[in-house]
Amino acid sequence: MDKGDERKKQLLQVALDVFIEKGYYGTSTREIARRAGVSSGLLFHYFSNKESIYLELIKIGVEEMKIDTEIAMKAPCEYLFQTMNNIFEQLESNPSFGKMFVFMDNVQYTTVNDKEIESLLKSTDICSQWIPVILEGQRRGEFRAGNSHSLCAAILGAVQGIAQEKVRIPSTPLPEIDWLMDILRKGERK
Amino acid sequence: MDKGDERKKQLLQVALDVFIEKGYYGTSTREIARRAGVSSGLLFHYFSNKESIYLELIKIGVEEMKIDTEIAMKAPCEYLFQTMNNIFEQLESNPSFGKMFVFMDNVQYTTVNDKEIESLLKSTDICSQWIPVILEGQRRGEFRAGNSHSLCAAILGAVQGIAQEKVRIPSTPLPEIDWLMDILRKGERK
DNA sequence: TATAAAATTAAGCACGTGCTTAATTTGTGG
DNA sequence: CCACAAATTAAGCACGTGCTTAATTTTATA
Repeated sequence: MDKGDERKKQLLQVALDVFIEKGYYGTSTREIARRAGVSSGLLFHYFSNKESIYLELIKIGVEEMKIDTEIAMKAPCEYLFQTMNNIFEQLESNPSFGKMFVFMDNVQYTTVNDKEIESLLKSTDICSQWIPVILEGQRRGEFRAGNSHSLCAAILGAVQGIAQEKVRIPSTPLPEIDWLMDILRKGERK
Repeated sequence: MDKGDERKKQLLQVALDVFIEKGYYGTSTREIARRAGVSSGLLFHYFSNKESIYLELIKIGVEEMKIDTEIAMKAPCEYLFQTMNNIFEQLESNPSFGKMFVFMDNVQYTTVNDKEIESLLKSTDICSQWIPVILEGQRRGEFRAGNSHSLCAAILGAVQGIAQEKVRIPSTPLPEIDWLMDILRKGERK
């Protein structure tokens, strides 16, 4: 990898940190540059403007959060289990994954006046990705009945809450996934 | 109530909206003033600076989120049930409660360089308020065992997730509380 | 080693910000 | 109706911001 790509990657990493810490508006391009140990001019050599930095991070995040609906619909409960398992494993082993995870949640609730960002946000809305899967799971009787929308919000909220704690205090132990899955299952406990 | 108090209350209401929408740094005092239909000079007549507006909102929020630990410790499971019930009722009937609820969550994850705000944030940390209650509940066997910290994060995260959806899309129906409580209970299902 | 390209910096412009200040309007009791 | 206080505004200062531009350093290659 050439020097330019490496620098760009580093700048994105630093930007992610600052965005999480201070939000979009609270983050100044000067601070990103300062923390990365470069001039702010260099930052604008690699990115055309502040929004485009944000946008690139969101794109990376969208890619990481995307679920395979086709597979998911075939075995909703199993897929959710696998996904949670995967998220928790990454939270434990890869700190920058946790940061991205929290970032993507914050992003959902921040207004940035940019058409492209706005439309990306819609495609990122994890909740609306999962709702059809939950619905299918309910139809099959794998999940307990009830409003799928708020059911979904509760599940994702729980995962988010856990991730946020993990990012704030990395030593926080993660809960048993079986426990989390029990929340959702219709079936009896052993 | 005299005219001044009413204006101040109105300004706080507007400020809450903008803070939720754009975060602390993204919010300009000019915008708060503009949305309230007054000059920015007036805003600074009622509040000494931007931080103090934020601070007053946090203080109101802290008061609303505070739990009565003494009572809670006497009947952890029952108290959690009552609290959730109360939160859900308010989410349904009082839109500004939902806003405040979401605001208080956002606040936790935003860095504002102010000693007073920082210490208030610690006292607001809903998670650390609930942990001893959860622990006591586990000791009594009312709640299922496991790490109380992440258990707590999951519960509060779920409630947050639901509240956020409710604020974003007010028509979202709320889930059954019994269902949420089932997540936590150690006991058997009927 | 000479030269073109890539990486990087320093300086600065236009603008929006938080906040102040002095002046003006509005409201109220005697 | 007047005087005084409270409510409100308009103008503006100092500063941090996003971003540009021209110049300089570093790197790679022939």
